[in-house]
This record gives sequence, C-alpha cells and structure tokens, in this order.
Amino acid sequence: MNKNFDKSFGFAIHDVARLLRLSFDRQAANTGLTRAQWSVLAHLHRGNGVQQKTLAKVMDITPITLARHLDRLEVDAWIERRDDPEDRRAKRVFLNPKASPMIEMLSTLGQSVRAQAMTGISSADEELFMRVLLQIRANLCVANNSPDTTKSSEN
Amino acid sequence: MNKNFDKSFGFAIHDVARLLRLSFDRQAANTGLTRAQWSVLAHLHRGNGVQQKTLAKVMDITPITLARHLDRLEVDAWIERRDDPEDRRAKRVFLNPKASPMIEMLSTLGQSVRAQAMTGISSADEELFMRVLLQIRANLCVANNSPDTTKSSEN
DNA sequence: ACAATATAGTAAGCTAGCTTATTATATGCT
DNA sequence: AGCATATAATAAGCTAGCTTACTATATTGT
Repeated sequence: MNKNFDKSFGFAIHDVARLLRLSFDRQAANTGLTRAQWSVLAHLHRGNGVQQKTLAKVMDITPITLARHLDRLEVDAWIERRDDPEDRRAKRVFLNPKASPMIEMLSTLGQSVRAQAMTGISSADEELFMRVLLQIRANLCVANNSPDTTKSSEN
Repeated sequence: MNKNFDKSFGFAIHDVARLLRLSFDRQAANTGLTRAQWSVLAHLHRGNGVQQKTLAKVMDITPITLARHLDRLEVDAWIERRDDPEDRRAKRVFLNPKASPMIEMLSTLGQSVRAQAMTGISSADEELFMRVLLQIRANLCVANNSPDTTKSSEN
C-alpha cells in the first residue's frame, strides 16, 4: 500500500457516509426515527400511496430492505399498508397524518448536518463537489445495473 | 420536501458508498474477502503487529467491529492474534504471508473500481472533489469526536 | 498494600444493507 | 382452459456498522 491509503477515494466516501449517518441518528435519537426510516417517510411525502416495489426502486434499495423499514414504521403508526385494489399481490403505502410534522423537523435536521459537514467550503466548491458526486453515482448505477434515480420522475 | 430530494448531499454520499462497496465486493467475491476485511489487511500491511485498539482507532471503527473482522480473517488464516508480551489484556495482530499477494490483487481491484466511478470526470475536477471530500470528513470527525485519520502518523 | 478507577478485548443485541429462496397472484402461450 | 413463466412481498441468513455491558488486567492514589 501507499501513504495515501487513508486518503483513498473509497474509504473517504465510506467514512463520510458513516459519519453523516451517525451525526443524524444521534441528533434524532429522541424521535425514535433513524435516517433510513426518515428517508422512507420523506419519499412517501412526495408520492403517497405508491406500491412497495415502486418505492424500493425510487429509493434504490432492495424490496426486502424496504419491507423491514415499513414493518417498524407501521408498528409506530407512521405509515399504513393497504392492499392494492388492482393487484392482490401488491400493497400500497400511505403516510399517516402524524408523520408530516416529523418529516419537516427531520428535514431541518438534515440541512443542519449538511451545513456542519460543509463548514469552511465555498459555495462554488460545494457546487462542483455535488456535480461530481452525482456523476459518480450515475457511473456506479450503470456499473451496478441499478436504476439511476437522478433521472426518475415518477410518483 | 422538494424536488431535489434525490440530489441531496447526504443521500447521494450514502448511495455512492453503498454502490462502491457493492461493486468491489461483487468483483472480489471469489476471493472470499470483502472490502472491509481487505481494508484490515491493507492497514496491517502498513503496520504489522499493532494492538487491536490501535488498529481500530486508525481505521476509525469501533473495537468490536474490528474484533469481528479479525475473527473471520483468523479462521481463514489471513492473520494471527498473539498475546502482547507487555500487556496481558492486549493482543497484537500479524499478517500471515499468504495475505500479501491478495492485498496487492485487491488493491488493484480497488483502483479499477475507482476508475469506473470517475469515468468522464476531469482530473482537475477529481482533485477538487477529493480535497472537498477530505475536508468534509475532517469536519464530521470533529462533530463526532472521532479521530481524524487524515493526520494520523502512527503504526 | 490495596482499593478505586481506567483500559483491552469481547458479548449481546440493535439498524441497515445484501443475496437467495418462498409464497401467492398475474400474465402469457398454446 | 390450463400450464408455464413472471412479479410483489416476505423470510432466512449473511456482512458491517453501532451502543451498552461484561471480564480480565493495569494503573493510580492513599
């Protein structure tokens, strides 16, 4: 290996993702919701009543990973699964009213974590950074045969 | 929420980290080693015989997370734990000879995954991206009271 | 000297991702 | 109509991270 091991791209990305999740989850611990769960709620907020299949695809996670999030969210009554009237295999997921204020609150928290992360970085640099980051994601989506959610436009 | 939800910083970072790990682990599946395990080996390659405590700190993971990696690495004889002669609580971790060629091979794979991710990105953009990424990590390390491994200089 | 505190490693049990396999229902072909 | 295939959700079991708690050993203070 080389001296730049800790500076390597993959490890740095991985660390940053982990630290972001930690920051967020610690600050949201009292809500009982994690970042991943909040993400489900937020996506529903943009498209209530979607099938699980669709939601998993938009979020780019596997259906079973989503199913487990939904299990817990349903126990605490943040969401509700209803049978799809047109396809008896499928279910549709609905936000319960109590979720909306929580989504707003956690969205604010997300912004504050982002601001923390971006301390001391110029907005020009931040902008370029985001552009490259999205390009990298698109590249990897191709490589993984994963849907590229940047261009999804459904709900 | 807003229309830029999928483009949000935290989610994009998270996705990229996941996709990178997936890419790497799939291509390395035949080796029986994952990215996290390879990372342990690579760090040992730079400082063989360190205490677990030190290794965990350098890798910025918790000691128990490291201990589980070591369990599996030891079963397959990639590494060996020996009692520290100077501290009977501690153990020191050593690479076995068979690990070295594998480390080289996986390092090459890592570079190829990186190249894949960076397709179509100019080296100037890539450089700025890395600079910002490391700055973000440093910011979050402060926020999390986590050691900032970019400036570690131990072994 | 010994009691109190700190530290190295591990165990238990949690979230979050994955792959592979199962079940129930739809769809498509002949 | 009925069989074969495809699809929606879930189950089982894996890696990888975490927190909290425990055990054994060191260290420190009186």
